[in-house]
Amino acid sequence: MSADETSEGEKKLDVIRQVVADDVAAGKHDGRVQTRFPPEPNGYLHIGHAKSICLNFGIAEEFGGRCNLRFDDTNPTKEDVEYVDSIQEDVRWLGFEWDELHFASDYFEQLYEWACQLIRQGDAYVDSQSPEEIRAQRGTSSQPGTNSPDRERSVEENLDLFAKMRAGEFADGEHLLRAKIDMASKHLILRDPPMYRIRHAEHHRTGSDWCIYPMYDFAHGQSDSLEEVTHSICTLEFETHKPLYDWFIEKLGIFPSKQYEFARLSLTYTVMSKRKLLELVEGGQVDGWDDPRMPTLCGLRRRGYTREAIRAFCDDIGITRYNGMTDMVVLENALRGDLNKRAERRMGVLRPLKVVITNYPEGESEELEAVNSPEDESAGTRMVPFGRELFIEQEDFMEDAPKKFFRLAPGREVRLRYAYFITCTDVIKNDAGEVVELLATYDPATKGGDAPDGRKVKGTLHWVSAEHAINAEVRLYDHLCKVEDLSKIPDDEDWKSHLNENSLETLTDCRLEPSLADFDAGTPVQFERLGYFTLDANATTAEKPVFNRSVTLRDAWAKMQKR
RNA sequence: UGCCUGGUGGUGUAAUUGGUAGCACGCAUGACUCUGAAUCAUGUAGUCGGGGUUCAAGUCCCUGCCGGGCAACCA
Repeated sequence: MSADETSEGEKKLDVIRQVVADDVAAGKHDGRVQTRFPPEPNGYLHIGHAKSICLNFGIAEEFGGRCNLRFDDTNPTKEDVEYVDSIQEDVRWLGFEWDELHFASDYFEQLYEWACQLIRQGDAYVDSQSPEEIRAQRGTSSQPGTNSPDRERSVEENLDLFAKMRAGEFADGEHLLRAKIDMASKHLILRDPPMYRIRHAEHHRTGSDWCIYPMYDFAHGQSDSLEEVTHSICTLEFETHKPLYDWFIEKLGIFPSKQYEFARLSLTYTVMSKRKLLELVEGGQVDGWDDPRMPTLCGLRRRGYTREAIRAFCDDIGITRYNGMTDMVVLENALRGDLNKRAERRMGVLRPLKVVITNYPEGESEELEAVNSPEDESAGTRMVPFGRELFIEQEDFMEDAPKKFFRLAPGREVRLRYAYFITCTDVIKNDAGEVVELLATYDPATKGGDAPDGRKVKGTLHWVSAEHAINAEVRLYDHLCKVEDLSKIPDDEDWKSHLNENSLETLTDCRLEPSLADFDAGTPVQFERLGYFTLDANATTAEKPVFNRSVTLRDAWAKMQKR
């Protein structure tokens, strides 16, 4: 039973779903539920958007409603088709399909007419002051603003000016259409907020059709209303916009969409703001939006995250109005949970250490049977080649091993998984005193991994046959940032100085069992004892496969060592 | 010093709307184990403070404290 279920298995309702359920029960909008996911196409979607996607599409599903995908494309200077394409791909990848696809830019004509309506009603006016003058008149949180000298322009003059703004007769910034509300309002947002600005810029969809563009506040709620969105769900920082959201809808007399807010996702050790992510991409600190260290959906996908894991994670963290910080391990555990059930097991050695089995006949080899998944018998078994020369993991050997070290050490016996028990007899070092090779003997009677005499070993190691192994590159990842909470970094400090310079470790001399040679990108695999991996289709070449480690396995030994 | 909003174990959350503070993750211990994984069992720790109403307060009232957001011609 999960935390958000009752003993009857019924879903507990979060703050937003509770409102929806109440509205449906009360017969509001005849019980109709319409939501929307409204990204601005100015960047790639990240795990925080996944939370919103799961919420909006999830609610529609659960309440028999509909959910649209709408691009909030009202700022042409920041937006691009590259982003609208990737956003659609990512939403679909998560497993959701929108009922209708819309663009705020499709509403530009309607929005323009509505702006004219407000002018005619005396609820909007053209301000011809400079941005600086307007800012100076806004007042502060404790002091009221002052009225613009243009505030009492006649309807005719406003209409004329606004038409000329549209017609392109003015330069950027020369005029501004503002809502006429109250310069003394306690809600700063209501101090005659801007509705339309002049921007002679090429829009990725409308081209040069427009040189005036509506502001968020005069586009978002109106778009919601046009789509008859019943529940307009957004994050908490839009809370202060709600009075304005309602004001426009009321003045226009259009469909009464309502806004509800929830807390955005913050994850430890990473960045979530599109601005900062863009900075990393442009600054070359990462390989692109889909760098496996990025919290973007494409990055997580390339890292090996599954949609199931991401959706389970979103389910897990819940929806509240509390701005918390979610530990990255919650995300990682969601992945482990999903992959443990589905990923087949293979053996691969990341940092090879050669072992020669001195009593194994030279020039010979054999095949041993290994199970593909302990969690799923139907996954069957495969044959793994074994020979006289093997590779094991460097960290699985210790010359002066403490008692708690269950792995290989001089004189100690361990099991090679699915193969034989071996005992280390000699250690070969180079001039620098580093261990470069191990000599060992094997017990033929333990073939398959069990001793007929019932003798036990504490450790079981993964291994590959030197002769048969394939070479591979493996990339290991760590947190993007060294600090847990990036928002705690003072503004005068460069947040990028807190980036983890060791977030990527590339291992170029890894040896994998031969069955990994033609592995599908997108199919998760567990390298036993090391973690879950996925083939990186972008980086893999004909000569050399490249695997990304998605996440490590839980590691009690590593924890013990830390103490 | 304005407005909006929030505060439940370390973290994320739940509490039938006033009635036994529960779940998950983490952590610890143990069982099992051919992955120091998985699984299972046990344990760990919490209602921001102070008043008040009440038979009964995480929940209602007052007050204090702390946090987040808002003063872009961004979204």
